[in-house]
This record gives sequence, structure tokens and C-alpha cells, in this order.
Amino acid sequence: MNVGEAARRTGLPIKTLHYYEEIELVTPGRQENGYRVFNETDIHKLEFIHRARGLGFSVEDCRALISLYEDENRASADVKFIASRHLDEIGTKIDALISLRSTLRHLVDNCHGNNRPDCPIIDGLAGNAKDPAH
Amino acid sequence: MNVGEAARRTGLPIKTLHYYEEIELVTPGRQENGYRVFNETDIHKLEFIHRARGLGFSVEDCRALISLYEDENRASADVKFIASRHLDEIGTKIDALISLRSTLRHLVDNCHGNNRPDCPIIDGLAGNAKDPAH
DNA sequence: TATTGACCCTCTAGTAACTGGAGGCCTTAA
DNA sequence: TTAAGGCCTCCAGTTACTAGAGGGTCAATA
Repeated sequence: MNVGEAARRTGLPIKTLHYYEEIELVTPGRQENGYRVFNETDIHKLEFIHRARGLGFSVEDCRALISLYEDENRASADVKFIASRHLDEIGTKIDALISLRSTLRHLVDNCHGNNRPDCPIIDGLAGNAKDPAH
Repeated sequence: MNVGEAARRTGLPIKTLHYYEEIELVTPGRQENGYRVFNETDIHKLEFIHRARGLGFSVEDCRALISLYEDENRASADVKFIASRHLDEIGTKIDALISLRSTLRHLVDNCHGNNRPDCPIIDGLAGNAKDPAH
């Protein structure tokens, strides 16, 4: 099938399929006229990548996961290692965002949000904490 | 003061100060020899930006916040608007990451992580959910 | 005076993962 | 034959820096 149908089947934009070919994540064939040809294996790989990206894996992680996916002699420990590392990163990111949110929320909650200039958000960012108790 | 001392005072890398000048977030003066000169106002702005970036504001948000910071006739509502929008984005990101983490954790927890090939993580990514109850 | 070392400068390119657009060929149907 | 839609490649832009090359400047020392 052509790139257009592959895009429809996988839900990935055509441009993304071009890109994945460029970085050699997938290697569709070519017709005589230069058009890309995707087979069912390509589609499966693309769906796999789509899901992995959806779970936040980097493209390089996807490359490693695909090669494990295709390796019948893989050790599940290798897969688990990649996934666990990613899980840790997600946890770290969540923690950072939550802490950040609480600081920001504190500032926002204390701002009147009217047409006067006094503003605890600006003060906070300027390093003039009104409320050093926090 | 020169860029090196400005970097030391603000905790920002020299390269970042170059960059902030290039995009006109700050506009230090110049000596005759071409060296940048930062004054106290520049330092305050840079510290402001440093904190705002630390709270996850985009550089463009920083630009808007700086101009409000410098505007004595600002309305705190304008500041609050930017900060609230950012707060929402953070919340959305946290929610997405938490949902993603729970999916991933489910897969990881079910993987033996041994030297055998069977692996629920790979199965999940391949679209062969072992456990359709979830 | 010559040189060393710590500064400083500009310019280019690379990072992650695409996305958009220009310019142009191929195919199919009316 | 022509128009629509699909396909191609190549280049540039996105975010917020960061690294490095190649080369001036300055202050102190030998």
C-alpha cells in the first residue's frame, strides 16, 4: 500500500512516516515510480511505534523496543529495563510538575486579578516574597 | 559588569545570556572593546527570568511577564491571566503523565523480567493485550 | 617586552521529533 | 486533454538552549 493508506491505517501523519523512514525506524519498499510501498509488517511496526510514542518513549527507546519486538530470543528483562527506566523518568517529571504547580498556585491564589498593579505573582518572580512563611 | 560576572550573579550560563540578548529579552550595553556590560537592572531582569523559567513559563511568557514587571500601570489581572493559563497547562500535563504512568506501571508490574522472551510490555505495545479486563 | 592564562567576541551547527511549504512528477477519470 | 488528487524531494522552522571553532583583549608575570 502507498504512504497515504499506511497513514490512514496507523493514524500517523504522512510526514511522520517520511521521517521514520529517514531515521530508519521503518524501511518500506519502493515502486518503480518511486512511491513507497508498505506491507503488513511495516504497519505492525508503525502501530507498535505509535503506541510506544503514546506512552512517552523516546524514538531511540522505540528503536530498541522494536528490535526486541522482532527478536524471538529476547530476554523480557531487557524490555523491562527500558520500560522501568522510562517509568522512573515519568515519576520524576510528575514530582517536579507537582511541586512547581503548588508554588505557582500559591502565587495565583493570592493575586487579586484586578486592574491595580500590585501583584504577588510579579513580586514572587522578582524575588520579593510577601509571605516568607512559605 | 562583564558577562562572566553576570553569569555568576544570576546562576545562568554565559551562553544563555548571549541567547537572551539575541532574542532581545535583555539588552546589555557594550564597552568599546565589544564586551557586554550588564547593570543592576539587567541583573534583576535576569533573576526574574531565571525564576519564571524555573516555574516552567515559556520564554515568550517571560517576555510578557517582564514587560508587565516593568509596567507600573499594569493590571494584576494580566499577570494572573498568564499564570493561570500556565497553571492549567501544568495540570493537564500532570494528568496526562499520571494516566500514562498507570498504564506503563501495569505493564511493567506484569513483566517477569527474566531471560525468557514472553513479555506483557511487548505484547501491550504490539496491541495484543493479555488482560482485556483493563 | 613577550608571553601566558583567563576573559571575551562572533558564527555555525546540533539537539528532539516532527511540521509546513515550495516546486514538481504520476495517475486516473471525465 | 486537463484537472484533481496523490506522491516525491529538499529546505526551513519549531523550543531553548548548548558546543565548538577560530580568534581578539586584558592583566600580570618572566
